[in-house]
Amino acid sequence: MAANSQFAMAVHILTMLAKSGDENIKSDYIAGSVNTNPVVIRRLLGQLSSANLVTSQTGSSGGTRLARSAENISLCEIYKAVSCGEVFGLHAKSPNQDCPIGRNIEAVLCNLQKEIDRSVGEKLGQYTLQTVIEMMEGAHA
Amino acid sequence: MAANSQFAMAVHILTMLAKSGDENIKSDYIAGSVNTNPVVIRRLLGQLSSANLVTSQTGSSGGTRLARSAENISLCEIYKAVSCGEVFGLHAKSPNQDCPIGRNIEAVLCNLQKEIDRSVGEKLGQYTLQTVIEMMEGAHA
DNA sequence: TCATTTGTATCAAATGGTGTTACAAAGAAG
DNA sequence: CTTCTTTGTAACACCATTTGATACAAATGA
Repeated sequence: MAANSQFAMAVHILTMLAKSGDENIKSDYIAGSVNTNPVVIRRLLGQLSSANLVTSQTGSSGGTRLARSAENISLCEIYKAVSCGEVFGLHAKSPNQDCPIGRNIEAVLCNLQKEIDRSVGEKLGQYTLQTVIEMMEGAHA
Repeated sequence: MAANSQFAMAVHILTMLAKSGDENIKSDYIAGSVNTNPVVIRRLLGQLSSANLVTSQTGSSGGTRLARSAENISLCEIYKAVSCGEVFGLHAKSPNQDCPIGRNIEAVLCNLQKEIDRSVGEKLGQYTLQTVIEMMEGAHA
């Protein structure tokens, strides 16, 4: 599994937007901080926009800003907006249905997967974007 | 992230071994139930053996069996044995250190990552291989 | 009208999981 | 001691996914 860094980049992006208030921030500028290509940023912003976390405008004074205050954006929402989803994957190929274990293990693992994912969502839901900003500043900027 | 199915396969394998008691089970046989190549199974068994969850023997009556009873193998141990590890990845390329956010976001995300991973481990630790077997049989075999 | 910026399509490179063949080493059985 | 069986690994190809990059149409403001 290629270590997918979309959640990390999304939090980074949203933190920048939160600290910029009502200003429109350009993907080029964000890309400079995240240290990647502006298109990578715009792709992520597209997902965050679909999740109603940001709003964007085209044009000369365009850019992106938060759609809500940082206190009202939970890390769980960010996670769901960009992921990816599951903590662990199920069988790639369906197991042998002639084997009693092969026939029944999938359902058990599927339920377990749902429970773990739900638990991760709950844990992430305990934090907001504002929490992240406070943690950053607490650690001394 | 390519849905990595190693944990699912590992649980499948260990469930088979648990149901086989003190018998040596061959990778060929397991592969038939998981519906994959024996080498894929042996690779996973290698990881499970390093984690002291199974023991293997070469030779004509060789194979693999559990190193402990199913009650004493937690899903957390299995997860750690085969993974993969993190629920979400950190930045692929280090962010721009000249930016106050780029300079500080990594540490915050790293701590958050550790906490989420710990929480997943805790949740998985509530289950044992025996629990999985009971869930399978409870759902009617 | 023109410059700027987003939104997307498209492509290349790198990475990682999976499946496969091949074979050395260990061990049992005769 | 020889032979057969099985594990443990190396090596390779294939495929999917992530990341980075170029290109360009559409929207927007000056």
